[in-house]
Amino acid sequence: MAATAAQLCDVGYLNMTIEGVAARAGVGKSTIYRWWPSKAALVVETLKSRSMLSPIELTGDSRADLRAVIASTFQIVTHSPAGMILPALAVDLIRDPAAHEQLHALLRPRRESVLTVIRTIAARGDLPADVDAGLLLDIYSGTLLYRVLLSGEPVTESIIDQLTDLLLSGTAPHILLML
Amino acid sequence: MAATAAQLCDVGYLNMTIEGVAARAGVGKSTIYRWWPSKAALVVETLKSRSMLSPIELTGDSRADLRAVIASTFQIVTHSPAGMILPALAVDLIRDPAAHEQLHALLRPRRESVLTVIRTIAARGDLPADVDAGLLLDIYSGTLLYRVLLSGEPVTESIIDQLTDLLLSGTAPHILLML
Amino acid sequence: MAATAAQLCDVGYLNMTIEGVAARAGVGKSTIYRWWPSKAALVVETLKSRSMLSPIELTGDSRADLRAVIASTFQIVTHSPAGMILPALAVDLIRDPAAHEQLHALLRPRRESVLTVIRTIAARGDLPADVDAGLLLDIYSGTLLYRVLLSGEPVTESIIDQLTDLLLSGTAPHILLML
Amino acid sequence: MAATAAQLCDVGYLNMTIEGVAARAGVGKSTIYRWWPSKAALVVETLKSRSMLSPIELTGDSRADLRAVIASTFQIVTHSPAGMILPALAVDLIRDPAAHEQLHALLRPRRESVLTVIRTIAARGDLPADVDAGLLLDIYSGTLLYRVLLSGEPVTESIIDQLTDLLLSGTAPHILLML
DNA sequence: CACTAAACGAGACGGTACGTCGCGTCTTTCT
DNA sequence: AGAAAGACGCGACGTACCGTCTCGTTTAGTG
Repeated sequence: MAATAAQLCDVGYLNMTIEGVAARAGVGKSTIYRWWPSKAALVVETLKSRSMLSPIELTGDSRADLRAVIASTFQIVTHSPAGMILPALAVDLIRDPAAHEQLHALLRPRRESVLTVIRTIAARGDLPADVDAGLLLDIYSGTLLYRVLLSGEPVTESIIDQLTDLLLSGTAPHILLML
Repeated sequence: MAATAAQLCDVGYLNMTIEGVAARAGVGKSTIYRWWPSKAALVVETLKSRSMLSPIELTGDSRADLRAVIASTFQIVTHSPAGMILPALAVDLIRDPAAHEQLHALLRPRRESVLTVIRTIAARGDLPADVDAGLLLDIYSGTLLYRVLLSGEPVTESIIDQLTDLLLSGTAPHILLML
Repeated sequence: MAATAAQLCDVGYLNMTIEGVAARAGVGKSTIYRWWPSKAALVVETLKSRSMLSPIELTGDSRADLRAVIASTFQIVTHSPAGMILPALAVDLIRDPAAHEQLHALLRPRRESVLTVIRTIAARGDLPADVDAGLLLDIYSGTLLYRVLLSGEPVTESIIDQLTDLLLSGTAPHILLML
Repeated sequence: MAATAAQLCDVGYLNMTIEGVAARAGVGKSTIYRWWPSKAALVVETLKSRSMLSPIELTGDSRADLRAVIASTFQIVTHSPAGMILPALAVDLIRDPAAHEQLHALLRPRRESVLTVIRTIAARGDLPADVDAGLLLDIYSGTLLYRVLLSGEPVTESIIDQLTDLLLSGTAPHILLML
């Protein structure tokens, strides 16, 4: 069931249809409504089940570790369905704080594990001890999201290094010359 | 006409209805369809007409100038209808590159004027001469957007200063103690 | 449902509206479209349900019997809603032989019972044994229909007797002096 | 102009559209509305202009003359566009006596010339002197119309002779054996 | 000959109804 | 009993024409 919901996410969140999911699952609509109050709840639960839980492995090289985290988010935003589904979902839920909270809960595990990585890097002394890990996460994630949605700039992998530099070395974003 | 479309944006982009707009404008549906091919096009044009064109005034104090720019985006994202409409629109258009480009065109004037501010600051020597102004813009805008949509963190004004510090001084985001 | 369709036939077939029927029935439009593919089909079925099934009672007096049949058609054509609806329907269906056939099927029971009356009269010897009952029916029905639709002549009850005479006695239609 | 209206009658009266006529004539809609108050009026006038005015030539053979008249109506009803347009028009106008009258006026010339034929036949003594020519006309016309619209019987040329016999000889309609 | 006024083409306008789609609820049917 | 199937009331979709209404632009006719 949740499986077919995910399947349907290949038509995009906005074009996804509860009737479509039901048909694809060989199931009555009422069965879906019995379990989930809304399309958003169904999608949230579906995403929760097949979460992006590749645990992050630390190498000891702080730059490499942070870069890996950012690169992973880059991949999700630019190349995975979730990169399009999550913002759509968030936008759909803006007016419903309760559902919005559920969405955050869904993202929390991933968020926590990234925060841990950042704090580990800070503990190594490669970031300030009092680093605001949450903000740091928001910065690179938000930048990537904004590039895709609204900036109009092409989104290339070079941004991964630019963000890594900015966050790790405090380097303002220089123009990066492509080779 | 465009006026009433904007009016209807107080029910939100997703709940906005072309029939609703037509009714509110005292106009036939066909009149709307004659001029705009889709809801998205109507909204883009509406936003274009009543654009947020408060020109940015430079003070000579680079920190104050950059902070003002960021604060202005903060206001839009958190307190203006456009803060909710633009992401919804972007999400709606993800699958249509042509329309997406129109959206970027809509945002370009504002973007350009901010880029000019950043380059001015760089010219003053308060940012590196080869600063990537576009990326810098994406960073603070994206961070603010992400906070509202997906982060789950409360969004307070303190983030304005944190972002200003990060971008201007290259300071990694420290935890900011509220007073 | 069919009831309200019939009700709406008091605005006439051409002015009847599926939305109007739906509203009057307190029903969604889709419910109507789920059951009938078109306005014509809906009307045909409605007419079928509330058919003019007053069985014809024979008196033994052939002239009286035939006159009663013609008079009944006269009533329908001149004073019942069906008199206006049926031609409108037939005209609407001219281009669709399948639907046209359905219309004939609707009329068939009435037609058959009239044919039986005519054959009974023939069996009594009051009409030729090899009378073409179908043609006879078409003659008086068609004449009445034509009078109402296209002739421009006033349609009075005197025509009933004229047709009866013509068909029964083989009398060419004389001018009938009104008393 | 009237020409193109007639042209459009090859999509049928019901599917004919004033916008379509205007487009086909290379003319603005307003020009049409300037001259005709309604679709029906336009069609009436169009038909009037290209009327079926083949004058009826008498041969002296009453049977042949009457048969020719009936056969001509048979042709119109079964094989000419007018055969479908006129009933549609009449049905459309049922609720508007004034327009209905215009329709009768349109048909009057043809009607009159047929009435003359009938009266001539009567004058020859081949029909009763006090024959109701109008009714006679209505009978054969109506029968033909009814056959096409509502009877469900196949419409063959044999009916021409049957009607001729009935009206001329007072013969009740016998079953006609096809050879 | 120039001027004016009508009729013109074009097509936007406020509407109405169309037939389709998907919603979220409710009922029936079968296992 | 619980799920599949799917009908239901609803309401927005995007389309097609309606009949009305400006708009310039011909195109005569008249002064």
